[in-house]
Amino acid sequence: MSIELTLPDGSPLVLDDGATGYDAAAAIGPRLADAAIAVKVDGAARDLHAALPATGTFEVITADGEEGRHILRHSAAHVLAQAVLGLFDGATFAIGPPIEDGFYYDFDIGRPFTPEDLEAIEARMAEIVAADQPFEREEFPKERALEVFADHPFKVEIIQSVDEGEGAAGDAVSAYRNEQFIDLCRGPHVPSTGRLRAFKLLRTAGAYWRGDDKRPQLQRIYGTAWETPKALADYLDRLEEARKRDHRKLGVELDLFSFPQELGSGLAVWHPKGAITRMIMEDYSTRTHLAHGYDLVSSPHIARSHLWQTSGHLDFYAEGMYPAMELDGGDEYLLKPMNCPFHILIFRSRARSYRELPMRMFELGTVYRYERSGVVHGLMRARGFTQDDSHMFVTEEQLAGELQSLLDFTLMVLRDFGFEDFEADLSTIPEKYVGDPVLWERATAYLADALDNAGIEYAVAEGEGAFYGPKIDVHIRDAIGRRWQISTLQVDFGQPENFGLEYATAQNTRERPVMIHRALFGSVERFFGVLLEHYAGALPGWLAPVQATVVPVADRHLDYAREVAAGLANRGLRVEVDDADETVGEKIRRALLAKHPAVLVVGDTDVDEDTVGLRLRGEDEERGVPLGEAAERIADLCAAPR
RNA sequence: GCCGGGGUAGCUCAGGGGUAGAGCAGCUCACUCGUAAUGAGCAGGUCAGGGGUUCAAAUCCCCUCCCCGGCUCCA
Repeated sequence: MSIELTLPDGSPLVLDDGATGYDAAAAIGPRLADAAIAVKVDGAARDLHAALPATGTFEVITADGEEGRHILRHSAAHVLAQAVLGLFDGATFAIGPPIEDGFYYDFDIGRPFTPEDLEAIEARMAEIVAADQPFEREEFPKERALEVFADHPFKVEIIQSVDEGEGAAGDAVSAYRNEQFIDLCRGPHVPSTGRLRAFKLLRTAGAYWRGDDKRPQLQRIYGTAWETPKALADYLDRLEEARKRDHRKLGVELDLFSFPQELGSGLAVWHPKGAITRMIMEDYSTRTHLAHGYDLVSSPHIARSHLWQTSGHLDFYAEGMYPAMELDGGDEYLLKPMNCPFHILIFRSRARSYRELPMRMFELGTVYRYERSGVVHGLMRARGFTQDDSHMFVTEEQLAGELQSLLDFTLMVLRDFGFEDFEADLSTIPEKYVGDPVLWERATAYLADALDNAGIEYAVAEGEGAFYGPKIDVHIRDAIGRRWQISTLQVDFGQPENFGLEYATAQNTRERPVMIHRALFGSVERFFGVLLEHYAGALPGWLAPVQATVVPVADRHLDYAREVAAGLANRGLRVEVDDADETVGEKIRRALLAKHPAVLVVGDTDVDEDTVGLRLRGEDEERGVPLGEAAERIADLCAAPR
């Protein structure tokens, strides 16, 4: 008997019976065997030193790919648990999966971990890695597993719930052992702890068992692990880069906005430099919507509870709303968490005809949501924010075409702000839903078509739709590879029902329109924050609060500097003259730190010859540039996309 | 909301029972300068807020607010 495997390139590989994945890798090449940490047969990952089946497609997993890192991190999580159980008497452990860029493990040691604990744990982990302990797979029946893990109630709970793929075949569960330490695990793992060449513990946090806030809170340790020390260092650099780009930090440094404690959590004030950019974004948004067939509407910030009752918000969203204010002898008013009910009332303000559809209403509507105190995060998650909110009312026949044009419009706008890399989630019908399932299915197919036509990669999130309709969430990737959920496109079969909306058809019958919600920036504040982080504060010229700084070399050049600035301002550019009592070097430094796209230096020769010294963002300085040419080039640099 | 860590000058941070500190920023003066920090001087504080312990609290204790990292949440 022999083993016959098929390699990824289709070629066969024949091995003696009993050969392991490692043998197979070695047969392909010694370098590959060294790099291998696990193998894949017929798509299923297996331990490197497990015996191979008789046939199958064969692939080697190395540590420098996503799957390899996944295994590496999972193994690192085991070593973390081994260290913690060894160091803390009575410690019990729960789950420890790999996650994006790292891993975590949840423990209960009867108290929180301290930073000193973390150092000790990391040191113990290093010892375990240095000892190069093998990971040994064991399989036993559930009953035996319950005995082995009798002291660890969370493990017992996991064993009792194992049946879908967590363990090995049938009634058996698998576990991995290194020395005294044993952990329940599906595997695979790296062959031995010595393969964990680069790891680091990052932080601790409280985490509920099984993510349920009614259940015990465990202490979680987060760590990261990489295939080489270099890859680890690169990752730590990326974290540092993200810290430098933090919009909350840039907001202070560039004097854009602040969150005064007196206002309360999650509420920002916009300083002049931030407000001007925000105004440009909002102005762009309004212009662009108007140019694409939307009608501008406007609505108040509060409404009677009756409205929120009809819309269903008081039933489904009450905990996200600020408490009611009692006015006018008993009438309750609530701050709006969403704009849709108002737009619906505009639709319903008179009889509508099919001739008016699709109706597209657009509003920069400021909403207030009572976010739980622990989730507020700068501009990204605030309690008051402005949505670029649209609601479309369409016939069923118009739905497909409307969804396509909405998605295309969305992508056009995101591209105007410099984003090119999109991914989407398509959320489908959940268990509890309203409306006609046939219509659901049709709408979901339209959304998928729209994504296909736009060439956007998407993942289907089965059952993740809201109860009132399927939706698309559009994500962007920023300059350092982070994914942000930005736009949503949401079909709504519920609200037209709640409000009894209808329109007159060509046959003079009455039909119910379908409603579509769409926020494009999502929230102006949040999108601003994402832009700031994406551009690390150096906003594109058209969005920059100050587009050019004019620096006079000496006081006698101040008049000329002001002339130059006035000329630029006449072209619609935002210009400052730095007349501070400082050296040229310092004034340039200040302009560069403030991320101004253009710096103009003017001295004696410039006054004589109507020129400037020009330094555009990312370029070297240039002397003696004629004033007109400089203005032209700055205007180009700062031109709005439309 | 929950777990943990924090809040000292505009910013970054030191000080941890005995009169509040530094650097940067700010202001004043001098310098008049050609591409990333000119020099000197001055001013700046209810140590987040409130209560308590103490002869004495920025420092120790309690409550509240706000921030940070997670969890949960984000119909």
